[in-house]
Amino acid sequence: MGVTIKEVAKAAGVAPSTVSRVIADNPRISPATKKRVRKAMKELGYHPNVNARSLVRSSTQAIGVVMPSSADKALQNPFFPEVLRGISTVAHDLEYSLLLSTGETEEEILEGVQRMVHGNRVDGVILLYSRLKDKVMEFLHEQNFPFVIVGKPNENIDTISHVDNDNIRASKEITEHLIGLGHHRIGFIGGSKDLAVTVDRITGYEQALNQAGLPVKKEYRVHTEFLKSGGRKAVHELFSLEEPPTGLVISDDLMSIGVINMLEEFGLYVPEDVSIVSFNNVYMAEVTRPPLTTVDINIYDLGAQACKCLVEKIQNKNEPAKRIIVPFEIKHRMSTQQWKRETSKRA
Amino acid sequence: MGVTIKEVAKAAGVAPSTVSRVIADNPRISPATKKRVRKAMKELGYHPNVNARSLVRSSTQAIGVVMPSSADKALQNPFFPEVLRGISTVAHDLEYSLLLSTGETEEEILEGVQRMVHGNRVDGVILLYSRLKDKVMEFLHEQNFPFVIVGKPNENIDTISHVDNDNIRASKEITEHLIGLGHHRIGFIGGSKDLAVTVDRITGYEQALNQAGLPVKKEYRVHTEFLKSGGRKAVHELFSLEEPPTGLVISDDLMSIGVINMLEEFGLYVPEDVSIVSFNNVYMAEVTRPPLTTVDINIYDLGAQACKCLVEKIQNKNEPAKRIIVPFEIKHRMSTQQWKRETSKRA
DNA sequence: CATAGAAATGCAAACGTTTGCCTAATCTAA
DNA sequence: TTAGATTAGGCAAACGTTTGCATTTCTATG
Repeated sequence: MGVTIKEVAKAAGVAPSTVSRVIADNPRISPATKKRVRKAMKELGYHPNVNARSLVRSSTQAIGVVMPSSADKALQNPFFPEVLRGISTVAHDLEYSLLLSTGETEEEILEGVQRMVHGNRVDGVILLYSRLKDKVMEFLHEQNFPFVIVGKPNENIDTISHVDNDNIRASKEITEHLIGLGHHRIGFIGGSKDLAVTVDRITGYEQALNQAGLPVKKEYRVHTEFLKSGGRKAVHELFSLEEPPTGLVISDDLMSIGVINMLEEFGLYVPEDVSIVSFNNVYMAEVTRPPLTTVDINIYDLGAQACKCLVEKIQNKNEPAKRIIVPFEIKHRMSTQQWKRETSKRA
Repeated sequence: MGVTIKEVAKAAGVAPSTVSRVIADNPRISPATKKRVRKAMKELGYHPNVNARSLVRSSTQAIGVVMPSSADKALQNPFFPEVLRGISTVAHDLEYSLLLSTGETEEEILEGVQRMVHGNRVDGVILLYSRLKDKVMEFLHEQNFPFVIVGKPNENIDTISHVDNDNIRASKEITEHLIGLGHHRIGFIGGSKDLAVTVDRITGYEQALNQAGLPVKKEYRVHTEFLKSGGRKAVHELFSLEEPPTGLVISDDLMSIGVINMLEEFGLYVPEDVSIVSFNNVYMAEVTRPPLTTVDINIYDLGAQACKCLVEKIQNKNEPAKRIIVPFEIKHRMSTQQWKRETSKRA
């Protein structure tokens, strides 16, 4: 159906190979010929067939992006569009296409990735999550297929390229912020402990506590999937303690929003009754009531760096595994305040 | 690098063509041979090369998904992951891959789509937005390339397949809900008038007003991009009117959240002072304070139907253009209440 | 003027499939 | 028994590129 290289060749009075070299801007072709061929291409409306090219080069110009299970509400976290934006921008610059892969179950996701990899559909893969004992990661690793993780691999950390924040330090600093405001009873609410990001943030949180000589209480730590009911229950328990926390480190802005609402149900207000800080600086964080003090992890850069790193790996098989740390920045807004033992302003 | 069909053929003692036919489960091959070939495939770890296949079949098994400009914060609307989930599910079932395309600018997006189409990367395209005079749509249409729009095309409505809600009716019904609660001064807040969805929802809103004999006031209608400052200004103006609205129809749940917060800044509470209803039933709508009364437009189905429809079109070039209307459902929650002329409970 | 290089271009194989057509073997029915 | 039909499978061309190597055409040098 489309115009082929042969037709262009005929029209320009050259051999197909010459046309091919013109496309590649090969210096062995004289400027005059190039001009002539380019003209013919334009006139005929020629566009190279990527499949043919992929076949002989055995490289598509595409990279696969693997999202977590689409059944997971987490997918609706603005984190994903934002990281995708980062990936997409550099992919576009480097003339790579993006193949998306999701599935309802882990099995489906694996299938999708295998189709991508075995079918030669992509040259490399970006993993947008990192779970403990993840089949997809194992598959990619043992196939020795180029891939990079956004986040932190739970194993083989030195041989798997990944781009991440220094979550330990970020968590430590944001916790210290709370401590600096006079809070002594600080809780932590986070997602699944299977996620590397969760454990790092716990680590930082505990480091800050320890360093300030504050006790690390197990009952101050809550892991919830942020399913509505589960979250409510957890928050309820937390604030039914004899000495409930006055500050909360929360692993995700969206969770914060949920927590704020639950607290309000219990008659507790942010920041008057409890100060909260969280992570990601999702765009909503600025718009909530109150606006959230949160650590901006530079989601866009996470994506951009991952893509750049992957392409380097693709183009040079010997590129060593890298660990790229993108800087974070604490955004101070209205969800925290100095701790003074007094009753709620609104209550 | 990979195992090829020839190696499998040799191993099974048949011709490559036979292997190919086994893959296609062609009835001309005897069960015995099939078994033998399949065994060889498994043993050698054979996976067909999609590029080679695409080349001869001149059909990839891939569909392109075009998102709106990634610069647009709208991309962070949970609408997109959800519609993607719908698409992805049926794509997976039908063994299609998803090629994603975004860009910062409209120009970039168009480029991406052209690369997809001209390079034979995809068999069809799903457009996740529909803007007036959209270049991408025009391109696809004049190329006569299979595509479907999620939403409603502004032109050529009878020749472009699309899947949409009956937004007029939905908007009418939700407005009637407000009217039924005794509200007489009802405003409308929506996005760009270039979007088909916005004009439909306005239409329904005005129909309800007219039918109830209520005046349609121009100053009750606000179009805002929901950029923080712009939105604030608009809301401020709306409620500085001599007779400010007591009810609001808002075109998107996320906007509602913004509006609620702005109102609160002005000392107005939802639903005590003003009732609001909106659209989409994004998962956050249930978690906000108050939970939103909103029309559930079945985003998942929108995506699923679009994908199904596209594949039908791909597999049968003569398939006529379709218009698929997915049903909506009003979710009654806490953001509205009976209108009684009294002051805010909280104020 | 002959000729060695260099520069520019062409030839043809290769990439891994699919598929129209052909052939050999087997079967069916008269 | 045999002609014709049916079945099972093979052959080779085709899809649209890229690329190593061969060939032609210059240019400049001795």
